[in-house]
Amino acid sequence: MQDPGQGEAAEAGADDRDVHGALFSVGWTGGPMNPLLDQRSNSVKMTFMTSRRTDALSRERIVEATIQILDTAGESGLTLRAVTAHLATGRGAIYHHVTNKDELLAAAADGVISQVVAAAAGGDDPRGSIRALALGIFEAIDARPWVGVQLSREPFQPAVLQIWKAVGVSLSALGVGGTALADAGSALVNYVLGAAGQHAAGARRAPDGAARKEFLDGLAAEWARQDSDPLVQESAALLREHDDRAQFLAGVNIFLAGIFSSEAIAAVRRDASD
Amino acid sequence: MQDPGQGEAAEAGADDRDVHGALFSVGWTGGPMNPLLDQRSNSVKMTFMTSRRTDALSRERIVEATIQILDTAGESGLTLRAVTAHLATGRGAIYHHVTNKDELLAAAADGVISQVVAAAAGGDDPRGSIRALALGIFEAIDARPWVGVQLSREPFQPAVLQIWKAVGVSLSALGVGGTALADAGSALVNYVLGAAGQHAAGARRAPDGAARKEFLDGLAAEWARQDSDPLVQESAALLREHDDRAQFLAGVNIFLAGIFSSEAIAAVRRDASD
DNA sequence: ACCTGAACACCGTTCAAGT
DNA sequence: ACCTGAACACCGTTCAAGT
Repeated sequence: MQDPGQGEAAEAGADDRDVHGALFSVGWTGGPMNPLLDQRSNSVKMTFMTSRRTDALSRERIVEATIQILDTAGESGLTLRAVTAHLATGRGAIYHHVTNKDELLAAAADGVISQVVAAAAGGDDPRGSIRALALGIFEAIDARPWVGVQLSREPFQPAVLQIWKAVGVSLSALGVGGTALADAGSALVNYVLGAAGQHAAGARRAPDGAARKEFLDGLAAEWARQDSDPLVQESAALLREHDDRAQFLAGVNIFLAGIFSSEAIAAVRRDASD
Repeated sequence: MQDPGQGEAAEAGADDRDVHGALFSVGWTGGPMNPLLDQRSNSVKMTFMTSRRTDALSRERIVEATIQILDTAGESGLTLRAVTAHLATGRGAIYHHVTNKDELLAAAADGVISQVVAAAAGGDDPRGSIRALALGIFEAIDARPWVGVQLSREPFQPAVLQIWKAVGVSLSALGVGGTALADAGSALVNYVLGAAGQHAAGARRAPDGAARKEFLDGLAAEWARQDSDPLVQESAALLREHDDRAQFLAGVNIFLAGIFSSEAIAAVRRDASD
């Protein structure tokens, strides 16, 4: 796959400079769950604002550039060379602000997830909050497949911790606590992250509606051809017309029902005995 | 991280030759769900067995070597150079049997999952089969973290299709069909794959019990330090002593309860009205 | 302190040349 | 047909040298 315009020579021009911050729309919240971003906070202190380049290199600018590159060129397009070209700086400069490429990816995913979590927070309906969070994550991944890949790769990265906490708050508000909360939270988070990874790979392979339709048709045909089992035949037919988003939300509902099933049954028993 | 003995020069000796097939214990089943392995099946036809090297290169031997390397050196240790050194052959030879490295990884994961699926199949208790399958996958990933990473990366690889089918058969035996089956199957498979990816990353980072304990303690302490929210404090305490396997199985049970919760409630209603 | 860019130690994949 | 191994076009990361 050739990728004209991504070469280093093509990026060496200075025309990328004035674009940053205009195209980039992710607002960095930085809260306490975001340890990768809340350093430097007191670096303004007593320093005179001697006229340095207004666009001096910083962790934020590097992460912004990373997200831009991931959005336009995909995960395979994210190279340290692309980042330095985008920022018109030298190779090693990045390593003064970030320890390695993995941290760059984790910080980029955290920036996206911060927004999703913030948007889904609040409200007086914890179940609704959980559904909103899950759907927000799904849609973020649909728009940026690289986020899904990154989320499903590393359990203790900031973005995943944010998701854990948001889920924990909602479940806690629903009266779940202790080990039950850990079990329920783990079930929901693992489901969401699993769907994230799988959907991301699908979205990357067949991004738009037409290509996706064609891809699913081809896959369904191959399934049907490979295995005459009626179950496989039926699954192939379902695959062709299934809606990823609806299926994802159905899964969230299954887990919510499972978490509260014993309660629901107890409630019915109570009603019946009255 | 230095890795003595993995260099090309060190591997150039022929002493790897007679080992293959003795150390390697994964039995290839090859069934119809395994399209990557069931070619060549009629290549024996009329050919005279002219005395070639008894260990001639083949797709199977390449995949065996791949699994051995992944098991001993991890995912980062799997390089085409390591594979060719292991097989004492030239770089390009691999490409006569396999199209690229991704296919190699997919085939290796499929080999491992084939065994797990076969071991969990059968029996007259579909719920038990689902639990056995899920636990088998968990344990395979615990022993070989690279399998978890690979499973959560690509939705339509042979190993994942095998899991889908096994789950579909069990759910179908439980009377779930149509869209409900697709929704339930997707929920369960995504949960298992999500847990797979997360657990794999954890297992890779802290493989044995002692390192794991230390890692979790450190992480819990960091959580507790970063956020004074009582919920986070409690989660940190739970994290320190949580059992990954028990939590994983609790998730499977939540899922099963979720699928049958409406049925269970209906049953209680029926009982109550009798 | 921050930045530069050449250099290092790797990769996956290809392909002319061999048998 | 199958295999070889040099060559190609990349990587992430380091580090002496600059400002």
